[in-house]
Amino acid sequence: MAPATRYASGVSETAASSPLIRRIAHLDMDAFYASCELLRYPQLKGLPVVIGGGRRKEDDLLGKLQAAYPDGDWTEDSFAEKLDRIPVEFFPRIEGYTGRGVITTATYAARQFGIGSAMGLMKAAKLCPQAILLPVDFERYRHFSRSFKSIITDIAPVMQDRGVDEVYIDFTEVPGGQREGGRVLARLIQKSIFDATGLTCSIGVAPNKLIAKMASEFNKPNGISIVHEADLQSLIWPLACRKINGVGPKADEKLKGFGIYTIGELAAREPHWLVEHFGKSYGAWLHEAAWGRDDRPLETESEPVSMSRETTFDRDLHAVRDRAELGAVFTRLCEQVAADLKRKGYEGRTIGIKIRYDNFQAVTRDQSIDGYTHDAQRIRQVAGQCLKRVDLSRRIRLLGVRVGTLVKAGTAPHADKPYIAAEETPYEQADLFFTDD
DNA sequence: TCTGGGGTCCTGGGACTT
DNA sequence: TCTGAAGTCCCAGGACCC
Repeated sequence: MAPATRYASGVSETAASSPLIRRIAHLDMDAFYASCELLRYPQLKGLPVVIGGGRRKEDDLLGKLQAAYPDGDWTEDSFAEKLDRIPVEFFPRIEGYTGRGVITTATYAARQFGIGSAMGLMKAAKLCPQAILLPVDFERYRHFSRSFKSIITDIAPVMQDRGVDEVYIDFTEVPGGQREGGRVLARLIQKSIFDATGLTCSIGVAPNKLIAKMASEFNKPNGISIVHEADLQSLIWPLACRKINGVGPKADEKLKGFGIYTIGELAAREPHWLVEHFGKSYGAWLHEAAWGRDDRPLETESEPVSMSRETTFDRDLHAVRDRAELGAVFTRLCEQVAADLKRKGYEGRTIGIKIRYDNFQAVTRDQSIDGYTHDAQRIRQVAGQCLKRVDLSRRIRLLGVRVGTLVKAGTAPHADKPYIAAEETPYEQADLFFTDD
């Protein structure tokens, strides 16, 4: 008999004698942003809380506390340690919110009022005016994200990052990864994350990423779901097509138009019929997805393709009448993208802009240049040329700047040619906001 | 009541090259 | 020199994701 081996994970296992079965886990943190907030404001547990929106300086908690308790000890230094003692009534309510923000996430208590992600804050204010509104704190969420991912890779090193709050993990060759279909290892990871951070997560384990992703939603929150190949018809086929990662609202509507509501109904369609109606690539993929087939490997390393910054204005702006404001924002966006590129060590050669008009129609323009850059001025120059190719007589809701075709800084040959501006278009834009005067 | 920000990937058309 | 086919690159837009 092979000797038992004890691993760093704490799971002991005898040397495997049967062939390994591919086991892929999808781990999804439960209400991640909201949970991170509740860790520092435990007094808000059970209350409707929404996270989102932008600036609300008038609701600055520290300022309010200092005003209410002028003799208290609410100094900036001691503030961070006393967050859990801030009385609930001091937290800003969503009532009367005016602005364009949307909700990033909401606690389960808030969801009971019909509030959900991506909903406009003004609508949420009507549904549940007493809800507490917290601004997003990405730095904090990134901190917890790094923590839980490092716990996972200590146990199971083959992990694919899939955003701030979810990952894929290859259980196949990890000790415990085969036991009970992966449940033993999933339980260990769940417990390790909770012990270290106080956060819960849900895990689905399946033969591939596609099914694992669906499985992680079966038992939320704090659940584990195990799906085997043989479970396809009983567990996957009854689900709505929209549950497939890659079927969005548009494809779902189209499928419904053909009377296809469930994954099982999708699986029943002939591949050639799907190709005929959804295109060669997407149609073929729909067929494979419905049959639970997905052999994509985990991608443990990835390079960014583009970096961008964009902003939505409090009110729609006009290129001529709001020239100064737009010009300043445009410059700032270019500087921010340049700073992002430098900080992360990249340069790009495709520079572009994005505009959303007041009717929500979006247009993009981009231009590739000789050589690579992360210089704010150069980005602004080229992005300015792109702006000349769009209609600037209409009011603008959003402005964005993007740099793509990235390479690691210092690895690309730089063109020594001086920058030459493209020819002016006939459109008379001399007085518009992006001109370099 | 409209609908954020930061991404990836795919498709299709047009220009260009061979 | 002209024409057409095929391949590639660039660009714009759209769908989708977290």
